[in-house]
Amino acid sequence: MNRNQIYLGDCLEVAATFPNDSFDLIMTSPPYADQRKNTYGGIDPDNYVEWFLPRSEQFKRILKSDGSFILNIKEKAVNGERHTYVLNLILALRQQGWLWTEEYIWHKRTPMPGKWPNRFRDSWERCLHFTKQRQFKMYQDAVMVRVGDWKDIRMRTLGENDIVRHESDTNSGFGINKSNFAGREMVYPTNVLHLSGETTNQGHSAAFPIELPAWFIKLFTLPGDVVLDPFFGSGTTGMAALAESRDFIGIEKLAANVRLAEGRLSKAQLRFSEMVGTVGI
Amino acid sequence: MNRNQIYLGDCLEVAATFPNDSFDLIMTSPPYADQRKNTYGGIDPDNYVEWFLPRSEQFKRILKSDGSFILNIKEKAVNGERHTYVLNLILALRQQGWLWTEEYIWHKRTPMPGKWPNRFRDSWERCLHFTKQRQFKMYQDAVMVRVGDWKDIRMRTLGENDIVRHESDTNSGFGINKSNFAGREMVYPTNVLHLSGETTNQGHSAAFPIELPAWFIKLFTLPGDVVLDPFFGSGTTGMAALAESRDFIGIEKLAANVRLAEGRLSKAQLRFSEMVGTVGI
DNA sequence: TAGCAACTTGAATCTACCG
DNA sequence: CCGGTAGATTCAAGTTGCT
Repeated sequence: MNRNQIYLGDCLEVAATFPNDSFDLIMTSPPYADQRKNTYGGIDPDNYVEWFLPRSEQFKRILKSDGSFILNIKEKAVNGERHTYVLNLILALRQQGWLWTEEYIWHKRTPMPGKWPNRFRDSWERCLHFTKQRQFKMYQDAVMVRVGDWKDIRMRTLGENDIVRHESDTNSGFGINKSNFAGREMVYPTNVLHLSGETTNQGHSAAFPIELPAWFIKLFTLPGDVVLDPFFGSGTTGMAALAESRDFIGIEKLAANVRLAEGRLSKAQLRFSEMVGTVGI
Repeated sequence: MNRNQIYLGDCLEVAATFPNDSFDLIMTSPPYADQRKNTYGGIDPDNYVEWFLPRSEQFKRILKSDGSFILNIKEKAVNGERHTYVLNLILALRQQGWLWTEEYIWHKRTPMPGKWPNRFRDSWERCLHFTKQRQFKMYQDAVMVRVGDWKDIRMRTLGENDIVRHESDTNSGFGINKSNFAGREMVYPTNVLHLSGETTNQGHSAAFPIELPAWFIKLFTLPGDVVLDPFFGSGTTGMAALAESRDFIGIEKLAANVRLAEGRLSKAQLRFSEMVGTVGI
């Protein structure tokens, strides 16, 4: 098992080759249930839990006992109703021995368009936080945000039902110089994350914006720790890990995605090497 | 059964006296599960579903077939874990014949203070939307919001304790002509509501801001329709109904709350009568 | 070069229609 | 009648290109 490497294959089989207690954080966005079988990894909603459980069994084995497992997921609407497979998955994971420690909300600022007679556009997803034990590593100071400084507060496209506070330069820049914020008041965030969805950047699209894994990586790991994403996709979790000076390991089923991710990550590693100077990563 | 009246008693028994298909909307925030029995209606989390189901059976009977049932609820953390009684309640309500049509998120901007080693402050609650059939009344135009009108942004809502992270601080104006306030546009909201969590009333627990029931009342009823809140508390749902020219019916177990609500509502009715002029409500 | 305007595209979901 | 696909709807960012 090598750090900063992507393994090609189904995470059910690849993860089985990893030793126990290897990872500080497992952060992933599995393929969402989809009735259309032709898409990437489309799993029928009715079989989703059954498909997921053997994989999460491996995750539990290879996660350190004080590590965290973050699962970004959202149920689809089927026949006019929200499907219950995510609820059933939470219950099943507890049966498997996981603790359902918290449910964070990712509020997406750019949901998919559309209009229907029975619902509005869906602009939030669950980030379920599971742990193996009640006490686990959590570095709350690493994600504190600045308050005040009204000059920097930017608000756009706000309506009375969708009032959102925008705080500039809280954390967007990687390698930000925190000493610039000396004297500013820092407070802890809540369990609602307000991130814009990442749009297509030069052709490839990511399931979530890099800020999402970056936030949990900062919250639950220290520099040098190892983050696993067993559904690596285009490698956004790996990008975030490198940006935060953590190591990553990715597992991805589709060779095309592995090549895509390797391309993104090698460029990123080069960039960070240059930033640090002569010291490689 | 009289409109704009509060019934004293447990909704299990009071609702049983109401005729079928009487309400256009049932909007309520039931007593949350609580291990401490001394507070208002404290129900043990492990018995919550069993306690709720006979009541929701009545709700289903007295709700019109094209009506909606909005349940504002959030699970507590017990022994370091989120309790699963809300998940189990959703599953049980579906078993009872309800359709779980949508889950709205109420993002509270002023969550309860506090700090714990394993979680952040909880700043969101579920607003579960249940219906009796796939097709139901929904007046989306009634809750449209303006965009691009910076003048209407209410800065007073910004509080020091409310931190919303916003990553994309590119301030490019995506096609909006900021100098042209005349051409403001109305768009539909999403399924995330941003409302202040402050309660203007005192001396009781478990209250939501009036904007929360008002939003769902506008969305799912027309003026003159009837809204039921079977856990009336201090009567915020009734206040919202009156403000939106709907009728309400409240059921409340505690006599003190009934008196409190009657006081608030009679004053409100007077005020609205004056606003409308000589026409009473 | 800054600023605007036009264009493009999403982890969507419903209804209608076909075989 | 069931299952699958096509079409319509919708808006915030990023991208491109022009002045």
